[in-house]
Amino acid sequence: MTQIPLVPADAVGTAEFEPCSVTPVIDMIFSRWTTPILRVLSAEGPLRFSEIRDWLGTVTPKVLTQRLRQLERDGLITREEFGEVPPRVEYMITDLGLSLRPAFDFLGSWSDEHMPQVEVARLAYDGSGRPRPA
Amino acid sequence: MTQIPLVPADAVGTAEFEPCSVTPVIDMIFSRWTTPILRVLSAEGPLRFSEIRDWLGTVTPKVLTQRLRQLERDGLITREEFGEVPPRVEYMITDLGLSLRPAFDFLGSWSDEHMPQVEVARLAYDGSGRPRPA
DNA sequence: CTGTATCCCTTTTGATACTG
DNA sequence: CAGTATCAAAAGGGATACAG
Repeated sequence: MTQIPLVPADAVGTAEFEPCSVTPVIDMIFSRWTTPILRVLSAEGPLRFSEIRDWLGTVTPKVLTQRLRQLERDGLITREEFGEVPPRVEYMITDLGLSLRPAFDFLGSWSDEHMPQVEVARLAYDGSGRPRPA
Repeated sequence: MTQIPLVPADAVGTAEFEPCSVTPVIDMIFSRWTTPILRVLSAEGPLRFSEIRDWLGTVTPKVLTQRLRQLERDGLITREEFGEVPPRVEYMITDLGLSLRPAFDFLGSWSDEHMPQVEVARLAYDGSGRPRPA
């Protein structure tokens, strides 16, 4: 196995390593529904509330509103309200939101390439007598 | 979290989108503590239970055990038990686990580069009169 | 159409004490 | 040292109804 150090060898174990540095961004973009929202807005362009809901399928309006608000507050999407009747609101990805796409693309590729291996590992583990994770 | 389709229910088979394949891998590697565990094992090499706990700081033994079991079952880390007294157990990243490092590295870089912009967006939003996300 | 407001349940996480 | 067991707390979501 190839061991790739994150920090210079002389700094290993000297408290230079901060294992939680990615946690804030993980909390921001990997809560439920956020990734699909960002991906569909990246791929489809501006969408209305009901269009996003239809793309996601089973999300409830309360949760969808929560997620859209958070993404808007974080500057990852914009919300534009048109003064029409019936009301029309369009959500659009920002440049900041678009800058996350390499992460989603990598994870998508990784999934295609490696999830079968994960499935094999799970089957092997489950047949090994090791305790099931809670 | 379950798999979230990225295809409207009435457009299955006709859309150019595939199912949201990133959701399972997100569930796997972005639950609490898992990313720091993978990162510290990538950076520091094999570590004992108590060493990982010390790196993470505030994790409780119950939760740490859960996470280590899940990562082991998914094939991202290995667990080696030495028949010694007092007991010694070492956890080590696998090649499969190591293959996720580009994702963590990207998110770390993205955090360094863009989180200040997120902070600015949050302040602007909070001063704009828009409703606070729940 | 675009959300809000409630209620409630499940899952997740933590605190603490204990064992081989 | 390396975990388990038990209890409690909290957060995250979902179902449903309703409002502007």
